[in-house]
Amino acid sequence: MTNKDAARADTRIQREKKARILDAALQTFSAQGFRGATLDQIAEEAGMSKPNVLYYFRSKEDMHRALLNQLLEAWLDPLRDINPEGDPLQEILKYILRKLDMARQQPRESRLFANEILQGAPRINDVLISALKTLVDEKATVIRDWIKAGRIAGCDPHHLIFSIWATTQHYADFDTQIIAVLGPDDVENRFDEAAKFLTGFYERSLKPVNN
Amino acid sequence: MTNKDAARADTRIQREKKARILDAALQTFSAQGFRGATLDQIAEEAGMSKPNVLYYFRSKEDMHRALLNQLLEAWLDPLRDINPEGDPLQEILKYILRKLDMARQQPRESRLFANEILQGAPRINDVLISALKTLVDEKATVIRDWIKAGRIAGCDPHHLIFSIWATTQHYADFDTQIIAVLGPDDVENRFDEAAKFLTGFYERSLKPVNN
DNA sequence: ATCAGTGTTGACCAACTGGTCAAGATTTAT
DNA sequence: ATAAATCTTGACCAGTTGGTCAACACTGAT
Repeated sequence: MTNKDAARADTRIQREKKARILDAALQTFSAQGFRGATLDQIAEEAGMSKPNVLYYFRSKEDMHRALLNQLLEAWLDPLRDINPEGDPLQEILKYILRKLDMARQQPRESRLFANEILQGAPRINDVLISALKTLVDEKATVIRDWIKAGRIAGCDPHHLIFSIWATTQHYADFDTQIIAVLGPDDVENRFDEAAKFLTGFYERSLKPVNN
Repeated sequence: MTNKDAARADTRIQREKKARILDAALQTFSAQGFRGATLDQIAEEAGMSKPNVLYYFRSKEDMHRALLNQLLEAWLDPLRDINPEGDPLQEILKYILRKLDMARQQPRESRLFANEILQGAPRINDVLISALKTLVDEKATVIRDWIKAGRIAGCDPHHLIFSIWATTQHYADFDTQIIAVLGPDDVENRFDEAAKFLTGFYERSLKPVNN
């Protein structure tokens, strides 16, 4: 008996094709921006015809929305996992390294997000001011408590989080510049070097003064 | 007697109109990206007709090139001004605050640059691997010498510079997100708070260990 | 085997886009 | 005043783009 509800489960072909299209769309959007990407490019990248792409996603908008929704989940996870009961410095360093790892493993997602924010976040601003703000405020409180308890050095928790976003995502979003500046000799290790640098840097800066 | 050379100086009207067009183009490119911006938008923003815009700049490409050239100059200046003879910590903090001030005063320029790098720097990659790399390497050597002399804490100079770029430009490029997360109460002071945070942060992290 | 549902695409369309052009309006030097 | 040079724009064009559609091909449950 087939599922007759409105939200019928995807068939095998639907799952495979949708995944292939989203991957192609991610590739294209992250490299060209929403407006810069064309359906022809996405179809080409996905290895199918343009009408076929539009059979699975009603519009270019739809693909973009799907990608952003999918992305936002994964994006907030590491922050969500900061454990108020854990060791402050370890929790923050773990968060940094996890964000850096995402920049290494998922640079396309990072660039997609960067593109969206750069354009003024027209499609996700409501998520930013609701879900993201709530989560950040919650973690900022945790950090503020750690500071009050003298377990890490004092600083504005919000701006601490911003600095972590900035320094980690930078390695995905500005990769072209980093490759250009480091030159062929130092390029390969760049993420390991970044991990080393950021670890030492945040360690020194967050170590409580009276310790 | 009028200048009959090939490179005739611009008339008053030419200077004014070119400036107005470049300002409109900066506004549009930084908000929409190169491909997302249209000549109609730029013309509208500049308050003139599209053919009139194209009378002063041969093509959309031309405007973009002009903006990037103009930008790259100002972009490298603060780094260039780091003084090897100055106090290490003061020089670095001065650099940070100057970059942060540029993010505050010239967010459009920062976003234009970010857009270009995000797309893989197709139009300025050669500048990055030549002029920028040379300058960064030179300043990295200065910083390395400071470290060797025990005047600041040890860390990879290149990644230190990357972190400064990241943390400062973040306040321009990701302003939408920052506004969303901070909420109405803390938005107004965000750049002052950022300055305070970054100063304290880099001070603690760069202070030599044995001092 | 069959056939209803699902998947696929070439051909097409209207809107948009970067850019041209000829014809007029304005400025400038004399 | 006037004519050369500069400036301005409506009308236009060819190429691109997101999206549609009718016709055809495939799949899988019976």
